[in-house]
Amino acid sequence: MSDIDDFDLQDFLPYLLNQAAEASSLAFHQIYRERYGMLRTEWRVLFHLGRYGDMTASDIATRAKMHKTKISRAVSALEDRRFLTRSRRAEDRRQEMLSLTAAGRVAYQDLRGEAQRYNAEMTQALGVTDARMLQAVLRRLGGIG
Amino acid sequence: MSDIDDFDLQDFLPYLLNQAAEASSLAFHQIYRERYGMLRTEWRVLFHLGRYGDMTASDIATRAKMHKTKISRAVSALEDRRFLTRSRRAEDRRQEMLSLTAAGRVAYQDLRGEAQRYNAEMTQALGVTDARMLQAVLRRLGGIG
DNA sequence: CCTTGTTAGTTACAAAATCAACCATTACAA
DNA sequence: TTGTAATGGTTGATTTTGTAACTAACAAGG
Repeated sequence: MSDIDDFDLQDFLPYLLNQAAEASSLAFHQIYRERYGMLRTEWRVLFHLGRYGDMTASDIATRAKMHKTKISRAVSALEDRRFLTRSRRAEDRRQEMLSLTAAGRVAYQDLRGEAQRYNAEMTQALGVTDARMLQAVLRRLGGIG
Repeated sequence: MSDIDDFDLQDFLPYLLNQAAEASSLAFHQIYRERYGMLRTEWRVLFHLGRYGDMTASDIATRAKMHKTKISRAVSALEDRRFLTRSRRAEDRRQEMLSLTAAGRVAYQDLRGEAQRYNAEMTQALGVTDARMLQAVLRRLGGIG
């Protein structure tokens, strides 16, 4: 190679983001997996319903930018474990409204608490200033803010 | 729910990291996929060999923190497409040294260029200061730096 | 030499994600 | 009112990943 090759993987933002995402998800992943046998998609659906109230599968798809087949399967799994129920909407019988059961709400509260705790630890480890900055930048990147 | 529920998904760092990682990988993913039919693991193996020179599969595993089965499959795929060759090492006949072919080096140069360009765009979009800060924080999180 | 343990890499099987095709229902225009 | 398209959601086939068990080669102690 004739040119100076100074571009490193550690400079490549998508790579860094993926590594950090993977590393940071790992420990929390263990929690909802071992405690409730949940997959990430299932945890996300649970969180959306717990945090933002009853909604349809496509509402979740829009909010979480998850593909509808993932949601469909996550909803089935959560229903099988009695964490949520569905009911067809009278206004439009294609849609079904999803609601957490009592057990689902308990799981949500529990996991939300763990998430908060986990987040607080990460924030502490990074330092509050850096953590806030990171959040702000990530929101921009994810097209969230 | 009796308590004030003010913890949002958009505050949860692992979630933000995943969203940002996914969003930022997407466009680049299209490039190596459509141009060379590569998967992410294959692109990473290619990059390591192109950037750091010949090495064995387990060298890559250590550097990239990828599981050895992923690498095994990526190496086979790259070999099938004639992007690399293997040769058993005389010193230790369990190991095989991986080297890019001419075609592999061409693909590497091409994709590295795209990666640099892509990274520059992201950096510009974020603003140089924020981008540098982001890099630094992500390296800490990924346990890289 | 033989056993026992370790490392490099592959393979087989299960779990999960992706993609396309598919119903049922609604919307809407001819 | 009927034909066509669009939407909400599910299912099945294919691809990709993850997990374990496996082979081959080396290492070291007896």
